[in-house]
Amino acid sequence: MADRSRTCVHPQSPPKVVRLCPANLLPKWRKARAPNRQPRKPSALPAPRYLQPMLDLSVADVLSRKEAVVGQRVRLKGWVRTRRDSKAGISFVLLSDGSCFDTVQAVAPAALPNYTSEVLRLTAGCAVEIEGQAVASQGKGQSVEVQADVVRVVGWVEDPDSYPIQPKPHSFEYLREVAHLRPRTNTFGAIGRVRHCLAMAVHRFFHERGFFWIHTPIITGSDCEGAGQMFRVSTLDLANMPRTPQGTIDFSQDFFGRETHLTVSGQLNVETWCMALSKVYTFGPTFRAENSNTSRHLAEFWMIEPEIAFADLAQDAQLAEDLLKFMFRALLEERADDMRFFADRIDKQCITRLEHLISSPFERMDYTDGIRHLEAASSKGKRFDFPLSWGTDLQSEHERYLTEELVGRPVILMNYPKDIKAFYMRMNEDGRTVAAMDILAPGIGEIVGGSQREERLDMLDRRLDEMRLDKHTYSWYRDLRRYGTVPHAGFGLGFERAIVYATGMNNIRDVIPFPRTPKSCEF
RNA sequence: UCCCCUAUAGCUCAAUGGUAGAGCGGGCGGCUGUUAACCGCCAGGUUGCUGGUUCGAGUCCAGCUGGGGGAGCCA
Repeated sequence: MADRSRTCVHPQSPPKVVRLCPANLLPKWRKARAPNRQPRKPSALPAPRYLQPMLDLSVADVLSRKEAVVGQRVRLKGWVRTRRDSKAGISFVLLSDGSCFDTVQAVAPAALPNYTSEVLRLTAGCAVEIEGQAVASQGKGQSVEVQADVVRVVGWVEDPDSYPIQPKPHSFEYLREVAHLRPRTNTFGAIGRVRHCLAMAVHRFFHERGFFWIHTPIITGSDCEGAGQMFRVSTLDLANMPRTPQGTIDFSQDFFGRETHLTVSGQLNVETWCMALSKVYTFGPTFRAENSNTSRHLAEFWMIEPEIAFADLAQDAQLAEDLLKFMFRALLEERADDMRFFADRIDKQCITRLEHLISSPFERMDYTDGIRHLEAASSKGKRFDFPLSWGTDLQSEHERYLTEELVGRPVILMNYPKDIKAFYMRMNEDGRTVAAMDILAPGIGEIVGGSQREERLDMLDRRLDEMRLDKHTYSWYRDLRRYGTVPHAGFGLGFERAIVYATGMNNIRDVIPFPRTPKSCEF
């Protein structure tokens, strides 16, 4: 015994280093001590020094290592989800610390000194530390529970009646209005862990394949990165703007001495590093000031943009397919608990959809063939609101037909007409299409957009002229074609759209911690 | 930005132009190794904002603001 009392267990140590103690010890000293205890303020409850080492564990630790934990004294810290009382003299407290989807049930006996004064007043959201013995549960619904001998209230909920997160289903629209508290719900806890899992999978995928993560700038000096409105970055006094003699705003007096914006894409910058490190990617926030009010758009979102040298469109498409499969495989393996929840409560198909995606090759289809399929469907009676013709961009209804009805899973659409795509995309032999690809996903639409880049300076210049873009603005981009140019390709993957696809959540504002959308930036 | 819908208790929703209701959550009590527990009682409201029609507006009309669905832009 004395030996054990000196066994100091570091909070982060794995439980296997701790020796087991006979389970029948616990009730004895608990009964012996409880009657003599005077009720105290909870936060002042001392940590009892028992004969057994204390394990500081997360809920995930307890639930994932049941056998190793049963019989141990443990200390858990977290927030109360629910409390149920039994007049048999015990209360059941469900504790969550966010380390996994499930909660641990703590059984608090009436003999606790602060039972009536505090335990019976616990409500959803209270922060507590619970110490006790992990035991095999007598009840249904959990295999391990904690027989608490200390319940210490760390933080009360000041007005349980109006606490915004009640133990009941809430609408996502409502939870968006309390975005600072919604991580405490089942759904958003799961979203947070899924986000992390997928982000780590992205980095692992590229790292294992010899890619380098390039930190492309957030602030950009070129306002021509791509289509779309940009957010201005300025330290000028809005109420008193400096003017040039011509009357325009004098950006030479601004912080950077020129007009600057938040980036809408890291692509042009990462291409420069691709031309030296061969395989690179960016993964960071991007900003679009478009007035887009849909369930698929955010003003601030995260994008993954790989760029590969000595590569063509086919290799680019294969990379995108491999990345998506890697991410979703990791998700199913590492966050089975959260995905089970999404399948139960959000989207019954989400797990089988991912399993199907992982196990079958993506459909590849030329834009021209896509148009043919759509025309064939139309002639068979399929109704489209918008007309079809080669050379126009596909409407949402067209994309939806291809990916949802015709193919039933993601489809890679390739080789688009040049006039509907960006200047940097490589001209094909036919002179009328470019080596572009979009991956369309059911329920999402475009999840990936990419292309082989135009590496031939004369062709690039011709495109710049056609689109009436200023060559000076792109001088450094053109330099890449002057000095050791090589064929290269890349794509952009919308991180939140990937999460929407994986979880079946139907609004992109609910898969990012703090959504920024037009007229909405409260938190 | 355009079209359609919508705003009532802490939350989810009821209420023919005529006294503001329920369920859940909260408080109190009962019962129970409970599992979205169950039973009883109690508290809880400037019906989003501004104006209008009417004897009378939660309800009808106009404007504004927020939210949702769809479209465009895109990832």
